[in-house]
Amino acid sequence: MIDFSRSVHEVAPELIGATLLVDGIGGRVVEVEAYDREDPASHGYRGRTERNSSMFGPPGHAYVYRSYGIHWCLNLVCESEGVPSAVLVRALEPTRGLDEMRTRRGLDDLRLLASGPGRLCQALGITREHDGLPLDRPPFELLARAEPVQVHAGARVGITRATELPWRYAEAGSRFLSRPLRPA
DNA sequence: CACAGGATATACT
DNA sequence: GTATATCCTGTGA
Repeated sequence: MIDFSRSVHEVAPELIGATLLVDGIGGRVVEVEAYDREDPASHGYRGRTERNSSMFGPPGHAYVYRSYGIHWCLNLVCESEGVPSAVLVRALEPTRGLDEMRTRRGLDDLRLLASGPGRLCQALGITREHDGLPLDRPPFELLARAEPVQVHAGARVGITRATELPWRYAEAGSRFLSRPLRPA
């Protein structure tokens, strides 16, 4: 099991290659982004609100929020020395429950099943129901990677502030990334 | 490539 | 109260 009681900057690169399942459906994590407490692009930057309250809860839990009024996005909560932070899970390489994911997404193309935070949540059936749930108990299942992977860092996607921070981590050469990795 | 879709939060008047 | 921005995706040019 991955220890979330550490700095998000230690945890985030470690998640690349880990296996994330919800009700047995999911795959290998190939892309994440780190958001820490001092980060203007983080929901936690301006303090606790109703929406982001699970970000301020215990580490090792999920923080699910609604993005652009339409999509769900899944974050994994970290905490080190009382400072909350989170890892946004941006893309999976589907390995388990492919047919279920295809049905939920309404398409066949493996590359489009979970290559993006909103797509990933739709494929895994993640909604507000999962906000605040622990990651080490059903329906969640999170397995640390068994084999080494090459992790690259780059600029984060879809933000306007603090874009120079290289806090996006991705598996080198994966074809399941939501977008190509760009240097910060 | 442009842009609609439309919840939630914050910053203004 | 109104305005603006957002950790995005599908569709149609």
